[in-house]
Amino acid sequence: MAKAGDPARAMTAPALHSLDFALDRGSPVPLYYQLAQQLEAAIEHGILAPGNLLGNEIDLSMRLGLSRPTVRQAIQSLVDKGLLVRRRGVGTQVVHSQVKRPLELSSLYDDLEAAGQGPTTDVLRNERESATADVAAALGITEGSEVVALERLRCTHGQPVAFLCNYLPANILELDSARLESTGLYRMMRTAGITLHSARQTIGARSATPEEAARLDETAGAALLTMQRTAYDDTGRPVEYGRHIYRASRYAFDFQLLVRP
Amino acid sequence: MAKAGDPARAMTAPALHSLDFALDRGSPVPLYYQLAQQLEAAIEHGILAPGNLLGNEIDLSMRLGLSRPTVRQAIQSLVDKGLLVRRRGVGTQVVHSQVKRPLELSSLYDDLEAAGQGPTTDVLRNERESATADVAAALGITEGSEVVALERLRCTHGQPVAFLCNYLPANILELDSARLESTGLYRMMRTAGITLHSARQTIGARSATPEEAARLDETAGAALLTMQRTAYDDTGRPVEYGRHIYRASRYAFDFQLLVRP
DNA sequence: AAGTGGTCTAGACCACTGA
DNA sequence: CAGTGGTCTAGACCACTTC
Repeated sequence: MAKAGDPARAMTAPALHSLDFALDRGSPVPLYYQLAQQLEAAIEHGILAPGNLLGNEIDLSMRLGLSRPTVRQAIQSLVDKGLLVRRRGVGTQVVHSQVKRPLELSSLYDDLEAAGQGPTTDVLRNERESATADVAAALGITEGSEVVALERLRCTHGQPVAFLCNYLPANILELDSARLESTGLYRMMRTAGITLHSARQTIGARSATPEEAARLDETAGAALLTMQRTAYDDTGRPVEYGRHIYRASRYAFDFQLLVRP
Repeated sequence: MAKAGDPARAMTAPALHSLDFALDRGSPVPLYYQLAQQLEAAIEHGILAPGNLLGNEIDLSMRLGLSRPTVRQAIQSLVDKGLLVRRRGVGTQVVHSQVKRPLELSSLYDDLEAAGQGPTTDVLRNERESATADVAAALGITEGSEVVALERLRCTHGQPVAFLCNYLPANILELDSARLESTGLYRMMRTAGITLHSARQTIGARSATPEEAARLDETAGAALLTMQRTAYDDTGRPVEYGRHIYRASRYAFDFQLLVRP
């Protein structure tokens, strides 16, 4: 019954005692954040292996010359990221599996760029119009208000991947077509000081109409992924509504979920 | 330019001053949690309207007879849920848009039940087998290890919605087919003391093969939504791997994302 | 019984925002 | 400038887990 090495027995990380955390009290970076970053790096580099116990918070705080709440704040941020698990009466240990992305409001442009696919964009349309009923409802504005309507075709390796149709409240952002072609919409919004905070998404599928097929270089009836998304800024105001269609043969959504305790 | 009521000016919630928060120090429920629940209820009932400022933390803590860190902990939990926004130098205010589900590891069964669709399940297969290479890789076990293979057909209103194929490490859970038909897999796991913590998902689409079409009462070539998911428990160990296909005409994924600051 | 994280307190100083 | 949240401290007691 006993297995080699008795992997069920969690050991306090031996490396932790000799790990030198360099905390700079003169830095504007908060102490708990400095500690969290260095713990995260230690986990990522395998210095703290999955299953390792972190050692109790009191010792750790004394050793680091920090108060316990500060150490707890650092640990808590990594628990929120899914890297550590706390167990009362047991200790804090490194999670067993590799966590990749904690979950993001994914930008197609960034996704493709991260995958080394060198995305390109054609802006097919970029003009102001009156909001139709469905767009107005999604953006929480009155029907007929002015919005910016955007239609883009995103490609990689010269092949279409997605057709993106977006609506933004007018005056929220200056949308230069040339810039839109060289970067993503979300990146432009960030640069303009709009910080995205949350989004409501619906992901579905359907068969391509002949028009859609022609646009995406697919055959009519091919399976398409569809996404509708309303994005909100940090005050909860809708700032963007999008209807996207993706060639299912060339794209899929990939993400990590964390369950709140 | 000025609009009626000047909605850009955030007011401290007038109701807050007369709101009586009932804190029970004898309760085993933490004080910060009691406060968070009552704040959330006040927001949900519109007593705290979107845009309302919460009043500063010092006053609030004195008024409630709590320390400031405790009040902060309550507020922070609602910020994490996306209900409140903090702004340094300004205050804490209620988010403008309605947040629905903060984001969950969605269970199809629960989703359908919540939608009042009265889901039913046919267990088509429930037996142990040796893990194939792809299943073993997804579950982080060695190829050939024993796993439980599960195939289920989920219906609403007598119509198929999804075909669910799942694999679990053997001995993790007793999977009674009768019980599986009357509830969801995730609910059974929770009952067995397995707390799901995170999951890695891929959502895509493709056209139905003739076999799939027959199984789901679709026509061959119809668009299907596909999902692959590996779920991890709170120590980060993989506990379930699933390959699901959904009739796109009857189901779509719907969820809320929060961006971490 | 010993050790762990969970909660809570009563202060303090700082950085940022807005008028 | 006054007011806000952001950070930090040095303690305390409790509930839970394990042995």
